[in-house]
Amino acid sequence: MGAVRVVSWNINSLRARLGRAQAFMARHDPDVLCLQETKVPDAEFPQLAFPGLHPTVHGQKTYNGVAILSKERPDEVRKGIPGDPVPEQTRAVAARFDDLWVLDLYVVNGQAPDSDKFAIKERWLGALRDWLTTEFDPKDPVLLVGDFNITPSDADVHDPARWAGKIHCTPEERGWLAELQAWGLTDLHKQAVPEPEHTWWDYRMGAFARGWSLRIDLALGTAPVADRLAAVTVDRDERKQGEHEEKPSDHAPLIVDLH
DNA sequence: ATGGTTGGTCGCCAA
Repeated sequence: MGAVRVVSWNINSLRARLGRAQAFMARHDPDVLCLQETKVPDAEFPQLAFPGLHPTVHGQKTYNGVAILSKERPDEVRKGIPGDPVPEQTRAVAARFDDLWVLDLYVVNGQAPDSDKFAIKERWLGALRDWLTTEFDPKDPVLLVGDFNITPSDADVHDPARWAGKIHCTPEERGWLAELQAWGLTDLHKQAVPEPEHTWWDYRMGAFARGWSLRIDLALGTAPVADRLAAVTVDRDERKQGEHEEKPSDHAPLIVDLH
């Protein structure tokens, strides 16, 4: 397989942002578009809006939902992860293109460190790690992209003091991510640039204009993927109000280019 | 920066 562009974008409702998604495709022409928080059941997926693209969807009403839109038809597909503590939540879909596995993930948010959802976040990431360990090999090309809802380090937080101990920024979450990476995954954005751009801005308090940002959307790759890495960029314009259309998602797309 | 914006739906529900 030659050069591949894979994009990860938490779109926060595909139906609310169909026009943006189409404009994004025209602008960036990704080979593989991984969406999170599509919030649409599979039977209602608007595949007619993406002519010529193959939809690999795993969605539900109202919450969650992931989808992979690809120029090539996948050779193999997986929906959900084994041992998922919340299997009713559609948070993972994977597709293999030749020898490259692309895992599109919407990690449990976790809400707050003292909430039940925080414990579920740990268990969900544990199930993901077990899945990698049992069904994949770090010697093969495996690319994980998505909304991880974890900042890998304080460099990924606009104001580390203000976020200390808060959801997305706790030592526990960073430890779970490190355990995942210990299987054999490189943070491709960090490999590509010394100071990776952030990807998420809260809708509230004018956070985008004030630069209150986090890097929680990640691309992690095994060594064969890291060896093929050409570039990782963030389409920050996509987060701007009125830059393309009104009503941006609160996440900007992460663009991963492989040789 | 500890309030309040957004989407889908009518759950104050999740983010």
